[in-house]
Amino acid sequence: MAAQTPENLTGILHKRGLRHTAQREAVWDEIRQSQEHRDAEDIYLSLRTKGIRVSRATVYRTIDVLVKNKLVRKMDVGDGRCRYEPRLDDNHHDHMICTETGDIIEFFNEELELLQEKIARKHGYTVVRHVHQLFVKPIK
Amino acid sequence: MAAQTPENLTGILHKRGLRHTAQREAVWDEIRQSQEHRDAEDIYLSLRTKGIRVSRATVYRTIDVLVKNKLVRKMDVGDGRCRYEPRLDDNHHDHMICTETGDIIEFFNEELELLQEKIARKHGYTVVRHVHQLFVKPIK
DNA sequence: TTCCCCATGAGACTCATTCTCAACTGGGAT
DNA sequence: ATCCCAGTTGAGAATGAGTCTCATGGGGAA
Repeated sequence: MAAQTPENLTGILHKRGLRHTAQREAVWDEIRQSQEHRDAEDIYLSLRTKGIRVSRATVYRTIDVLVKNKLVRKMDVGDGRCRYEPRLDDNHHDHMICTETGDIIEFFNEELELLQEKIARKHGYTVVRHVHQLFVKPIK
Repeated sequence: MAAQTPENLTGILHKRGLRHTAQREAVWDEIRQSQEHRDAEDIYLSLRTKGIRVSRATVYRTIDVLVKNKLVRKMDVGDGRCRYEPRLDDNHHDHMICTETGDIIEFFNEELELLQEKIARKHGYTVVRHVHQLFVKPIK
């Protein structure tokens, strides 16, 4: 799949019968420009700091739209705040969270993916989605 | 490791300089007797229904103690409520959650465990703990 | 340009979990 | 057995991420 461009946002919104608004564009731009794994409050404050008038509710609502349309990936780290990252090239990966620094490292392993499906099938299921997080610490 | 017996609770509490109270015993009994993956409110209500006087706060506080001492495993399913299960024989496993029925199936795969450590090491880390949940649906 | 809805903002609300603090009580010391 | 006090508890307030309400605003098709 090609990289998501601004046109994609407009196109996707249109396809879904949703309106293209300045706020939606701003939220998507904000998430897209930073490759970090950020929480909603962080995104909201960053927009406000830049002088963009947008409400917290709209940030949450827009993120929902983006997640539902696969422009953004939502991840629950288990600390009470979900993080979001752009799905620029839609390449699936999981995360490794450093317990000492909080750093989030992405990883992908084909063998792991196949193994999960194999395990699910053994129980009569097929994997719809999965959450896989490794909480790690540096060696030495 | 041997199965956790009531004596273990008393012993662990003592070792940690914590008091053995009727409430802690009751919460641990409640979790231990049901092999389900239950949330705090469920455990609280079950105790109250049985006529045991215990507060919600104490249920949460006791679960914390049990989790910290590895008598109970805490799992965040991502729906806003954490689930708890007894670690009777301390055999590690992950979970498969059926997206249609909400059923939670336990699974363990040695290969998967090794693969995770291998991946972490490739990045200069070692796995401290991990969260691995497969959201699945029945085949056909 | 008009007009119909969808979208937005501000703040109230939800709900799981944590915190506060006065009253209570294990359990070691005496 | 009794004392004594630091650890515990209960009740309810507080927290905080995320959701909902509803009056107002503004895309965009015709």
